[in-house]
Amino acid sequence: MADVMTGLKRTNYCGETTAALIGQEVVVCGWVQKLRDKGMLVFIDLRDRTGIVQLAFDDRTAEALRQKAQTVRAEYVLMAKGTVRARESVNKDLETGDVEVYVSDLRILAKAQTPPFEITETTSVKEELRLKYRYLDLRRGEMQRNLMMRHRIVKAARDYYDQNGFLEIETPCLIKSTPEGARDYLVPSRVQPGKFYALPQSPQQYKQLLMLSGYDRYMQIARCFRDEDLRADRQPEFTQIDLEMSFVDEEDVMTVNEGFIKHVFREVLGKEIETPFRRIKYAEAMERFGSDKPDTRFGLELRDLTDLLKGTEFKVFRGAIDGGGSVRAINAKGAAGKLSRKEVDKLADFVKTYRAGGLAFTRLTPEGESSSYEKFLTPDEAKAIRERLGAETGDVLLIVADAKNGVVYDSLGALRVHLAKHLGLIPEGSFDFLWITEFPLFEYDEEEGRYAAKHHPFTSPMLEDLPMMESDKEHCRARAYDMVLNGCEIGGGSIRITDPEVQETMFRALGFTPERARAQFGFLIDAFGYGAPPHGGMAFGLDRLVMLMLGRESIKEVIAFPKVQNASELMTGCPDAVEDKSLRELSIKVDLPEA
RNA sequence: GGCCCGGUAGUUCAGUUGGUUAGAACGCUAGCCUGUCACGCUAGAGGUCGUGGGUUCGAACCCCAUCCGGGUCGCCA
Repeated sequence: MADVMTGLKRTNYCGETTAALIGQEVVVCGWVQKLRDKGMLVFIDLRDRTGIVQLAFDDRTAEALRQKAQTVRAEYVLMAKGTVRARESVNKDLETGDVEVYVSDLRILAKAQTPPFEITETTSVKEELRLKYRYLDLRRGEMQRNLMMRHRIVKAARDYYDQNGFLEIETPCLIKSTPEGARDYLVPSRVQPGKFYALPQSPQQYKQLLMLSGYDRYMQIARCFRDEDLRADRQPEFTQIDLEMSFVDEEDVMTVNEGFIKHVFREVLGKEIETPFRRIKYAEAMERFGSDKPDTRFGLELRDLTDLLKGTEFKVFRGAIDGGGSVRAINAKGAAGKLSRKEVDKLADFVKTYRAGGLAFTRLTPEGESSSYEKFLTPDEAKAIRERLGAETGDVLLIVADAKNGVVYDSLGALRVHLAKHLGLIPEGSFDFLWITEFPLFEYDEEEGRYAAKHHPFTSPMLEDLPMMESDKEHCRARAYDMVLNGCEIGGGSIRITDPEVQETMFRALGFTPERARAQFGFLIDAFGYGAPPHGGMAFGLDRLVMLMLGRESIKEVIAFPKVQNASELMTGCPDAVEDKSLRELSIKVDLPEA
């Protein structure tokens, strides 16, 4: 039978038990981090979310009490009353290392089994095991600090937007399914058999309606759901800092949100962030970095070689150019020493994962030159390429050619980041923000064989591109913007369509019949007929922002109970089968394909 | 759906021509220890080598299948 707390009340957190309290009687609570039993001397490190304090027992401690102290084990839950006193020998590695609590009353509130892994500050335990016993993993100081930091970031967001006139308004989680975009999670209705809600991919339509309703500035810490495959920076349920503003243009939205970043970095990390952020147009970002979320902390920019090779007879380049694509290159400056022939072959395998056919290279080592393609070019062509790339001894030239520009951009864009990591070009601890603007309004969907909205169907086209909405979808640009930090998209948004005619054109351009548009978005179309203020907004990926602010590489490290790659949660084992009774109530019959 | 990587003691790992009884560190258990704090000392327990099948005189090791986890491409309005 465990002890009870009767007669004792916690007076201080462990980590707050410092020299200022010497001579005072305190009551502390927490988990046993470590027992050091020296016989006549017993020390217990007691841990709570604020830190660790040492409990001490010695030869003047009542024998029964000292013996009780000797029975504790790791992770027992204790409550201890005692006097704070200076230590005989100081532990400089501990915040509370110059004091200890000399215990007069010890309560063992709960015993604990030996945990499957040690509860240590940092850990090398497999993620699988950590997640199965997440409640133990979350005891570690590292995880506790991550989640406490997340709390402070959310609080800073609420404070900042509140100070700037935003209202936090909740929107529903059971909503109408939308066919565009990511797969929805569906929720069956019991009272309406055969009908389903969807969980929101974002509060998009509701927040726009709030603008119509005159709330002017809205924000929400919103849980969002997307039934797509996971990544290190993607979970099926995640949190957005979502906001929308009325009577604004792009500049207004960007300025307010640069202000938020400035605020949150100052409040939480004590770091000053320079604003305004650099703005790079989408087309320029693709051209220079091969990515719409470029990491601009290092160089290795792409160069277009297509114009130099107009007349080439080299089949690989010829085919790319004739197919409407391009030939582009990165000069890995001075990297010849770090990129052996073998390494370059590995890079070729790397770009193949991005559907590139291969990687043409020239290595210019001090010992000699080797090239996979120059022998197929005229001397003039080879020379022109070297000049364009500013090639010098020590460089490695890496070239991708493909009939699809998307393949060239994707593979070189990824190669650029890969190289920078490999060559150690990325400065640690720097935060490099920028905006990407003027995104394409449409994106060609190969599978569906049609153009789809790159952002969403309520994104406004740029004014000067309005006439191109149906005639030149490829080049029609949107009033959309993404905020990028260190090569990671941390937020994005747009100015929305408020003109019903433009919205109609948009649906038509996306291949919606008027009937289908009405069936799907009728409420929205109707709403916009009743006086819609110009509005726009954006949403931050909170998990990603917290991850980057903490310098972590997976959002699982900043989410209390994350899911794993197959979208299950290892601790509870969900998703799981349900009882037939539940299915019957929902009029659902599960028909699994034969295994 | 594709590709790459991993699964050996509670944990992290080592384990090569396939060969005796599968090791180390930490943790755990018991005992000792009056200033420890990565405590120390002594003794000890602990293994379906992810699972199933195959090859072989013999498999942690080779082959096939499968499960679990990580990364990634596709996918992510």
